[in-house]
Amino acid sequence: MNRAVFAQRAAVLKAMAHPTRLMILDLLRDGERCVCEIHATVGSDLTTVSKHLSVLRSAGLVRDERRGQQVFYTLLVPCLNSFVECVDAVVSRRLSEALEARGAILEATTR
Amino acid sequence: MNRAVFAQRAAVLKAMAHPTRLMILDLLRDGERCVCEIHATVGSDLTTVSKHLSVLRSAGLVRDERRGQQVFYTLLVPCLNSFVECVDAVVSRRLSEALEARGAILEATTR
DNA sequence: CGCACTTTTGGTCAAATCGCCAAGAAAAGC
DNA sequence: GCTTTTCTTGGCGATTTGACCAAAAGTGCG
Repeated sequence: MNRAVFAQRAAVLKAMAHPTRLMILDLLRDGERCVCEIHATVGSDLTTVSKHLSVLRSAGLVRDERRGQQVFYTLLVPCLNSFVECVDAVVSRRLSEALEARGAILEATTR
Repeated sequence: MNRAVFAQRAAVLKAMAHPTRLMILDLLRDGERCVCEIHATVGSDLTTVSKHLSVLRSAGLVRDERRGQQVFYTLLVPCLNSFVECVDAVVSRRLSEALEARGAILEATTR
């Protein structure tokens, strides 16, 4: 197992590891969107959105295409759905554990 | 779609987005390992490995269990394989594109 | 060309991350 | 109790990231 392989995987994951960028990827699942639409949806500053898109593009997760004044972004990750499912499995388990722990604390304190 | 959901997913991805941590997760696919084994495999400083493990644990990706002097870590992500496949698809496409681009440059310069 | 519109880039600064060192904590053996 | 082994934590400097502002770049229109 080469060390460079892990570095490359990490680079892709790092590009995804931001709430706004995940939101953008999720939005693009329904088809291409221009920057203005993405900006309107996610709500962040336009220049911030542009930089996030640049990160996603450098990572090879999206593609950009200029048409007139607008630039349209397209998702390049067909397996995003199963990906998110897997992450959500971790999230939900972590949440349920936290609830259990809080329940245990509650139980202990009210005893 | 709630903004908090994306933040939670991002937290998990962020925990994975490091070469060494990906290497650890990969190692744990074959079953639990004590810190000393992980340390020996990945090669980083022991305290660094310990902190990486702490990150993975906080994210809910692994579980730790003390047995005697040693602490064993176990993978908690059954879907890691498909996950990595998806990431590798992005990586390999990005690589092939880079090679194509380099080829085009070579072609142009040797013409 | 001048102007409006859309998007990107450069710069700055606070916050987070990373890797190492020193020190602490937990278990086992003498 | 003391030492050794195994692992974690605190702290420090160096690097990176993220968000905003100002400015620039690319496009279409009169």
